[in-house]
Amino acid sequence: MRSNAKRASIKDVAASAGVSLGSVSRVINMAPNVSPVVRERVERAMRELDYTPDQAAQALRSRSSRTVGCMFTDVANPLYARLYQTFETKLRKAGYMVLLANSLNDLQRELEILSMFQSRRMDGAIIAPGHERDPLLLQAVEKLGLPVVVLDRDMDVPHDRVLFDHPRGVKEAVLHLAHLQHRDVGLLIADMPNRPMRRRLEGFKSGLKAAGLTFRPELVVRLAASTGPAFDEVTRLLLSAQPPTALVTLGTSVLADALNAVAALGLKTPDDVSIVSLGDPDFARHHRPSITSLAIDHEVAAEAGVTMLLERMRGTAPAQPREAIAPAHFVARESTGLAPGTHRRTPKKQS
Amino acid sequence: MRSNAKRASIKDVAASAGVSLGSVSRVINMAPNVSPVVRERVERAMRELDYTPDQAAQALRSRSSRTVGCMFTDVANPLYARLYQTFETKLRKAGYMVLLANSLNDLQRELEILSMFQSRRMDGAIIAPGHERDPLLLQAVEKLGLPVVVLDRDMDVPHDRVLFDHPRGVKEAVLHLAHLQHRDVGLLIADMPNRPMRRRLEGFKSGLKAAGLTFRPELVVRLAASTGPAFDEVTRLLLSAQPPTALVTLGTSVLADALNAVAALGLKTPDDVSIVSLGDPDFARHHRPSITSLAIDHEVAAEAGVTMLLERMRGTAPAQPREAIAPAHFVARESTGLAPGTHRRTPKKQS
DNA sequence: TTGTACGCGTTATCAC
DNA sequence: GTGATAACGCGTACAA
Repeated sequence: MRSNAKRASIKDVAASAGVSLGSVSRVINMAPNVSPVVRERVERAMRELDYTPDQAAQALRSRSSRTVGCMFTDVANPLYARLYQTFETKLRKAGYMVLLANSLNDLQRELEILSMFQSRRMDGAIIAPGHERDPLLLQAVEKLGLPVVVLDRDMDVPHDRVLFDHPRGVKEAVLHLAHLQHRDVGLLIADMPNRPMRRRLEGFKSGLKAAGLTFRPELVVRLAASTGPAFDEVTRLLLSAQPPTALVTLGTSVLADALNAVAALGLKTPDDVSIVSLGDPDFARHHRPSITSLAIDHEVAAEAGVTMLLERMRGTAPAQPREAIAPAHFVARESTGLAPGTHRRTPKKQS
Repeated sequence: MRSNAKRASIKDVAASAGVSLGSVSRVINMAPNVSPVVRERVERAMRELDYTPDQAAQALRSRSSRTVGCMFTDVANPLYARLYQTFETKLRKAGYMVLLANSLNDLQRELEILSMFQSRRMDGAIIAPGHERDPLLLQAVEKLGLPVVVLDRDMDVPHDRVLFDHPRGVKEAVLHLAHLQHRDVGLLIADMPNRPMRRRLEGFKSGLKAAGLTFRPELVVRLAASTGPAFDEVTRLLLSAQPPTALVTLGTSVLADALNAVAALGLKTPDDVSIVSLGDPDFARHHRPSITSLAIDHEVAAEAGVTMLLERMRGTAPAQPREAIAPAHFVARESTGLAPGTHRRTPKKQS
């Protein structure tokens, strides 16, 4: 139902309160130099007319929309949904609203979104583009002309960034497995040229190295999509000549596929195959067995991102781009155990 | 990095192209009456100056922000994340951006958000407030003064709505269980006075009735939160004097708790306890056993919602509020089976 | 302390 | 077809 009467403007309020436009404006913007009596009358008039300042006019005049743009590839990703929620809550407290755009990993769409951010006079943006290496995207981000925080992307642009500590996290996971005597560890990631995947692989390799294990490329599976089917791939991996005794895998649906594939082969977790999840989906805690996982600290990530963005928007940040690292917390649960065979052996104590 | 040079305005474009403001505006808005030569010159000037129309000015002048506001209680709810994604994609095609606000089920916040939608000249809104029964909220929604689509809420406001077919869905689930000879069915929902919970209970009762079973109030557990811990409640239920042989439960984390509780008691699904999930989380398909679920058709829901909103925004909708029903698809999987004991009995064929 | 007037970047209504 | 010009609603110097 549309309101029948036209919206009240600042002019109406002024008339109704018997003061000038300027005074009303001063009340709205909480200017110090306004007498209590005028303020009172204006506030009453605003209430009576149910007045709300027109944001478009304010934005035009003050060149600020009090809005932050958020570009993710996909909010359906639980981690990003959580992050968004925290972003929005914190930014709201600071008086901003948030525009959320899902790029669905489509380059054209990402460019459009960035252009929208610009024409809509966003005061700032938080972005995690899919095409972090594309020249067009990089150029668009570079000349965005507004405060930006980049989320877990390796982009050579002069903006603040929040990086998730995949390398250290995955390394820790691999060391955990090595400690449990696993020597052949598989990795299931997505075949996408983005930071999360690159850094996970990096951490994987460095973990192996630190444990004195050799990297076997054939144990790395690169899935077409991070939510894509993985059942066949995992099955193939487990049926290969020298199969892994442990898997480090993307969370949620890939994890589910992996568990399923393991079970379908009549194998048990962790007795036959240990499993570590990258990301800590809801069911990891409750699954039987519960799933050992690596969880990005989204509270820290969101806090750091918003803080940097607010400082930058207020102009209280140093010119130099800054960088924050959000830790990945490794949570050992029941899905990881001693490598098969090793529990029969007596642990070597010396030499 | 902030852009050093000021943004080009329509004035600059006009000057650079050697035409008047009006002509540029006509090109931008694709008015029919503009000569090819002028159009060409304007377009070149726009490209050269990297001109983008100022959305704030457009909004002020045309009284339309080309933006739709979305208010959910929580995007971290996978169903709503999915819905949002579809909303955004479809609305983008129609030239709108979307503002997403999580109310976190906080009344004050919901009121603020609605007020924001108003002052920001949203062209429309899609809302699923937590406080659907609160007079203040209802009043705020009623006098919102813009096209609104209400999502799965029973609110007496003159707006279009999309309702999820919980009653029929849950009824079907109960009938499915009754067909499997279950006579004592438990229900785990949240203790919130909102449509989803009310309608689920309604469907539950009507399912029992249709199956000729008696409703046992003590088998209905109302959890404090829809993501809240349910382990103890489920345990208590299963240890009661006349325990249910089947559970209909909220999805995701409550479902996980339920599975966990069942397993912790040494019971098996579906042999000892059958389970139906309300909502179809990622892991339902892959869990062992896979989980019988009830899934709202989010494609249908989103499509209906956006279509109604667009029509309403374009003014091509009838004055009368409309209503669309999004079906709930029941998917029988492995977590539901014959009630314990019944498989030994020979099914009665006559009389 | 308060009022006035101008301009922010557009769109729309006129004449031409 | 094209070019002036008046709004749109508000912030802000500046004058009072």
